Amino acid sequence: MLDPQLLRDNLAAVAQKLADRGYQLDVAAWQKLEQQRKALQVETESLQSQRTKISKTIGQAKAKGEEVQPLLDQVSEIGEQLESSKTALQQVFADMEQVTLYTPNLAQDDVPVGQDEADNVEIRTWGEIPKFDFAVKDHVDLGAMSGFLDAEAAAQIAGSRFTVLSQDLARLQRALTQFMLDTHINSHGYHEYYVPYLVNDQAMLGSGQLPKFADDAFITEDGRFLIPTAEVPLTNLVANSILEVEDLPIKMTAHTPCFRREAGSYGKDTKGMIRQHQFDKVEMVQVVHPDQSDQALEEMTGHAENILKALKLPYRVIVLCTGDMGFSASKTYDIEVWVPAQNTYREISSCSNCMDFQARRMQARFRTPETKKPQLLHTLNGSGLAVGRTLLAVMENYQNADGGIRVPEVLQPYMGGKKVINQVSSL
RNA sequence: GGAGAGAUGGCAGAGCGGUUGAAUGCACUGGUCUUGAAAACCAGCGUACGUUAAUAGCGUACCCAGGGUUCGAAUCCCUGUCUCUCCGCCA
Repeated sequence: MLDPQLLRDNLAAVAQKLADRGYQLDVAAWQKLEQQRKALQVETESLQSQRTKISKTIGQAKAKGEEVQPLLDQVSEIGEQLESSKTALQQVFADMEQVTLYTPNLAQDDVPVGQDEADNVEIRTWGEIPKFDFAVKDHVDLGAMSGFLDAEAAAQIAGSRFTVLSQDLARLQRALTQFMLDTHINSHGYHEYYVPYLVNDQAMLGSGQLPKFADDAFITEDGRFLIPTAEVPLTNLVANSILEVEDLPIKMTAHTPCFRREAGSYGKDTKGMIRQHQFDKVEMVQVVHPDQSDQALEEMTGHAENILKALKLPYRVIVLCTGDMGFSASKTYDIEVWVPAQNTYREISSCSNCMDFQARRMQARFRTPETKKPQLLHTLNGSGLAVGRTLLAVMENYQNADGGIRVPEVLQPYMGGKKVINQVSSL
């Protein structure tokens, strides 16, 4: 949610920034609502003030045993006016809320202006793109050779966009997860969390998934949502709270499955593990002092990169242009890993600074030592990393000519010392 | 799932439907006293919104949430959420 004060004072500038990211704010309609709000609020509050005053004199008059009927007549007239004024005001507030809840965050000034992913800007690359002296296979074929990755079995029990992993590949995915968590805990200063995989609508609203993107999430019969990312439960841990400045920064990590409808992505990435309804992710969330969020974004992006560096997977970092950023983000770095079979980089992490956008929705604040007043925090989130996509990147980048997959050195301790996953099926 | 109890300011804890934004204690902040500290005493101490040049005044709202009754609700009624206790079930 944007700062209402900003909308009031700098409407034209806000509308321009929103237009940069492809969102058209109806300026005239908003101005009209704002005018109505002002008139109705002043009227309502003054009527309320009058009513309270008279009601108090009624109490006093009664106590003295005086006649109160004239006062009752007077107040009932005010009551009627108040009722209609109040109703009208509530409607205006509701209309305004509809606008603000559906309006995305403003991009930071250094975010490149652009329409879509074609306008994203590469910041840096890391690692050598591997050269193979044989025809590379994609992870689906590699998985099929071993029998440890089975899309058909998954389709039978769940449908498309699900995967069944078994034996060494299931273990390799677990190894990746453990390695990521351990790195964030031991080297990057995060605390590990275990969180609910189902959340209520309030949490989804707080982090910005609702109301606009309700179709992207799975909803349960009792009105809860399967988390599309651990960002939702983790970030909402600070909802409706006033923290002390000593508590900052808060750095949280959690491994959870993520559930996404992938509505509107028909025909995209239908093969393999790139785009699934269910995938595992290790998430990083930071809650920081507003002065620190820019720096925190750089650090958090580095934390995600460190995982790829340790796995020796080539990647590049891009900054998303205004048109390609997510709803709640003010600036986003995507990390893309090299996928040999596609001969391109694919997104494996997305790190965003949401500034006070989520904090305002969640009422997440801290007490400033200077003024002792509550002030909105800044929130950031980043994947560190998407486990399923990391698994397929390892499979493809570490493949041998015979279909075997070398286990990255840092994962070997998590694999019982195993160095190669062979294609021998024993299912 | 069944039965009961509860939800008030940072914490604890009062509160007959009427000058209650809310007693009292603790904590916290400032001051007096003191060589210093403690103690004691004095004062202050919620949040949001509106109005405004204003972080000054003034106004409004907020005692879990949402409705309702009333001239007037922290106080009465309804619904929901959550917590606790007991029973049942259970990884």
